[in-house]
Amino acid sequence: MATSATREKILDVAEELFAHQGSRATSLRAITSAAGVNLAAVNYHFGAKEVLIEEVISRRLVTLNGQREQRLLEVRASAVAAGRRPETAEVLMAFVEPTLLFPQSGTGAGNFITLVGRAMADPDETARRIFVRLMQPVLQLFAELLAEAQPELAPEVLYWRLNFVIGALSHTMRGIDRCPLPLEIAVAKSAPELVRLLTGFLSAGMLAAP
Amino acid sequence: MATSATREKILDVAEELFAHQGSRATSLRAITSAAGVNLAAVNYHFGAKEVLIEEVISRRLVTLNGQREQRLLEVRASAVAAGRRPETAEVLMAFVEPTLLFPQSGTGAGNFITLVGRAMADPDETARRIFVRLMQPVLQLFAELLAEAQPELAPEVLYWRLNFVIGALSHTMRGIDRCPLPLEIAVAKSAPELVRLLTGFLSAGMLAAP
DNA sequence: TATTAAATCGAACGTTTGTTCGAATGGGTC
DNA sequence: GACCCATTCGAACAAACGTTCGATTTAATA
Repeated sequence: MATSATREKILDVAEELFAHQGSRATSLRAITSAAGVNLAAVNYHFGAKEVLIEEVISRRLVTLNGQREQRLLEVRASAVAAGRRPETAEVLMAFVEPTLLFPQSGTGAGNFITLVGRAMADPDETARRIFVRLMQPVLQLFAELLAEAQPELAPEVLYWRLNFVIGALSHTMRGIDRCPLPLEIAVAKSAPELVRLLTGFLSAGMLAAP
Repeated sequence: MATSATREKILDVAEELFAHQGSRATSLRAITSAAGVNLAAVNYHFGAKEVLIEEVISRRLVTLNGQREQRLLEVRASAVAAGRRPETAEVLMAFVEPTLLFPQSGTGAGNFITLVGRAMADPDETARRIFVRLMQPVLQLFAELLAEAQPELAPEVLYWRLNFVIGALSHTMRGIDRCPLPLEIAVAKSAPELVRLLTGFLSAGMLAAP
């Protein structure tokens, strides 16, 4: 019962529409008509629109955060095994790479990354509350590892640099399917190339003299 | 006629509510009741909600972009006068400093910075279309000066690094009144200190080996 | 085939939304 | 004091929203 064809179709269509118009601007009628199901199906399968939003986010975010956590713990483990500190570059890579490569993990996964990139800046409490709650643990681990990589960095400097990292990453996530800035020099890049560009940029920023 | 007390009050209240809930989630009734004016006053003074949104954004953004453009042109002029290339750090400073110090320019200016930081990530076409149109010229100049500072950088690398800069800056703008990430190490910083932290981070990122 | 529970459907509910309109109000000018 | 134009006001409009409900269909079980 947890998985029905109608239920899955609603989730897929909602994910796509939420990604491109936001959850608030997307009506249940737009979702159900695009999915070819009855309007009442949403409330039958989910109970309320807010629950649907939560399920769209958590459905894939749990997987993504699992990948990020595993990569981060691997970085920590190999550093401990070698009796050294984790390197800033590999910590960043462990968080960024699963994120930007996630769109290749399946149909609709690209929409999800756009959606998450926007949830971080969403003024709507509904979406952001759900999102923050799911992100908190892995974000905490990410912050800890960055601190272990640069123990000499003052906590407040680390905090703000972490914000700059999250800002650059989320902006990249939002524009992963279309160029985020409308400039003449706009050029699309492959996902692996983007990973290299972004982690290089962020590593240099994190390692800058404070 | 261009400035009436009612008109200004509507703009101020709308700016505050838009900043904290988004323009789409803010109803005209919420604005007019908070402003203590009649509901019909909005359509009398602005014609439509979309025009009000546009006016809220453009009212201060024209000023802010003027400051940014002046600073950028000064950087270029002094570089030309000295027969050298502009430095990446001073180009970044010319764009970032007016932005993050703008909240001190008057009552409500802080709300505006939050608002603009969100407009950049807004899925709603209305707000983003207005915003992009107003930002395009100064963004173009910003990109040109960064290219002049690092002529050896490949255009596509420059483009994406510019996106990372905009992402980090807009995320900082969104969280300027409250800590953006809910972490234990969260610490507030004064605006000038934030400017120094951000430009230091971004300079290192821009100057990283490609 | 008869029974039963899950699933789908059409239709309506009450709110809230942006917008419109004619009447009422307000000073400033002849 | 009479007139006038800008402004304000109360009231209503149609449309769109999330949600609810009873009837109907579907599919599996006995």
